[in-house]
Amino acid sequence: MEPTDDGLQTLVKTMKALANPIRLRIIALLEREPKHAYALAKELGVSYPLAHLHLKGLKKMGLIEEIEHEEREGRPSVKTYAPTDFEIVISSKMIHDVVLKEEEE
Amino acid sequence: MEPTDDGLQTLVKTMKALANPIRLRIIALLEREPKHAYALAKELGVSYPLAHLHLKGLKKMGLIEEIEHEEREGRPSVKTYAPTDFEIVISSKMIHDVVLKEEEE
DNA sequence: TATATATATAAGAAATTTCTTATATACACG
DNA sequence: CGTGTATATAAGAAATTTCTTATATATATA
Repeated sequence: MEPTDDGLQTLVKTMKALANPIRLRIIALLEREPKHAYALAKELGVSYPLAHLHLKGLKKMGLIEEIEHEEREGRPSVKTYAPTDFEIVISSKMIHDVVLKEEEE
Repeated sequence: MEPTDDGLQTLVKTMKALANPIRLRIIALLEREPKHAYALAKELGVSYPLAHLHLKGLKKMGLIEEIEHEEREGRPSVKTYAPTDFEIVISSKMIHDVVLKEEEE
């Protein structure tokens, strides 16, 4: 009953998630130091809703995640993001395996 | 005088070139066996102009190339394509290096 | 209480990408 | 000479992605 999560679709979605300069800059900044959406938007020089949109897209594909942060008393509950520990190795062989494996079922 | 080919832009373009199911299927099929545009279009079940368009995009980013083929007398001069020997390793560390290295110049 | 920080989302505009259709050329085969 | 193979490209339509603006909520601070 799973929504036929084939490798081709997932790979395309992952590539799409990464095919944007703002998204790459988000990952780069979070790699330097985890931070929350509002601070990120200011650093990037983009509106908060746009930053939020891109963060949602990255999170959906598992490229970033919300991490625990020091819940200091009194302070508002902010969501701190950090990149996940992904490593995607793309080669024609890998694409071949991902794309054509399915047809053998 | 080069058109400021920064790493961020190149990485985005490469991701965009790969963020499409037809392009991934093209690479997969060419990995199995190099072939020309017309044959590829038929195998993929798409129009020739569309296949040609995607081939152009992949070639532009150096993901596929025209290879030598047996120039048999009398036969028309066809262009045979094959994937190049690329290997792209994407991690948050790599993105950080590519995106934030430029700012230190 | 106004301003700054912080989150979330929807609606629509703007920009880009993807795809179709049409056009043009050329060779080989029946 | 029409059909199939083969290439190339342009124009415009269709679809998708990206971005802005607006709305709503909540806390802290000056």
